[in-house]
Amino acid sequence: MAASISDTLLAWYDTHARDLPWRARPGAPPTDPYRVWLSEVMLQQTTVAAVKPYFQAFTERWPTVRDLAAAPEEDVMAAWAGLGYYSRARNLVKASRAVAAMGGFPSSETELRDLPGLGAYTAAAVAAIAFGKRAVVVDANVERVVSRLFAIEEPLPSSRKIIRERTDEITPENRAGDFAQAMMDLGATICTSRDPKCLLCPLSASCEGRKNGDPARYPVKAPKKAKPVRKGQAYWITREDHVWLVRRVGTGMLGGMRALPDDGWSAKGDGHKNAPTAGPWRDLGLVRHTFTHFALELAVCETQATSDPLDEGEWWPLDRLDEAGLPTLFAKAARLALA
DNA sequence: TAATCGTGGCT
DNA sequence: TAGCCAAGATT
Repeated sequence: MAASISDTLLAWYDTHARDLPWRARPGAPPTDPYRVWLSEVMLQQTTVAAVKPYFQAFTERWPTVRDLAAAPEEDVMAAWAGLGYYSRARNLVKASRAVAAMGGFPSSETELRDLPGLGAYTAAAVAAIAFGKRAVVVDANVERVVSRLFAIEEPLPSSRKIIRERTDEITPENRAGDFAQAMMDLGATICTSRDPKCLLCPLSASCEGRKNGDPARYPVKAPKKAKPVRKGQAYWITREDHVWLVRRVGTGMLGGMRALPDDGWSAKGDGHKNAPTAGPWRDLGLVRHTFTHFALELAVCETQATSDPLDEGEWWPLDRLDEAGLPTLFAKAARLALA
């Protein structure tokens, strides 16, 4: 009988696993759940290259989940600045405090799933990788690999159910964590979105997509919606080598992050609010920034203030602006102002 | 179910 | 270069 898909893939993983900072060697004892959890949250919709320096900085500054739980939320938000999807940072703080209160991470998938910021993927990944549990781990890599392996014609996202069933069928009882990481490594290095390296693939012999002749057309995807372009204004208000920064409220766009005052632009429409101080204003130029679901043209203007603006905020020293934790949009605006 | 929520790298 | 894409979660 031919070796199973999982046996073949695990054998490949034993010699081809990527060496990543948050990962134990194949077959080695499971690594610290804190590091697994932290890396998995950082890696949500985010590339390995982007995560590495943040993972390094976080684990150096907060070596354990208790250290992170004791940190002021604003410190964590500022440390997350630039990585995107800031609800992850807010949930990271909440989850770390819940875990610290429990005395450590729960080991079951269902209990992990109850922590803020852990959805189906992350709960399964932590249970499998950190605790050695059998769990069905489905991320975008697995979706692509499985769609090709079984030549699934149903388009994403409606194909998720069948993809999950197929993944369940090929997930082994033992080494489910290594299997998950092997699938992700395969997707990241061999079974890539464009130009898959089928000649190097350990699973090519059993790949229905390859037998069909065009594996790259999987996974089939539903067409995407067009992105609207919104216009907004940001205000660079200085006074004696300081700039006026605000903190964005709530759970919406860039929620909880430090920012320049703006005119209330959003995904729904252009900005409309009045400037936070009287002018005179001088135009500094335009910042173009594309979010997931819309593009923004942010005009930046400056003035020198003689008193505090109306909005709540703080005077931030210009020579420590890199410590303010501005999201990339406003970091671009600041760069324009300081150019 | 579908919309919301960032950013940087790649082609 | 303009679009595509990445270890998704939440509502």
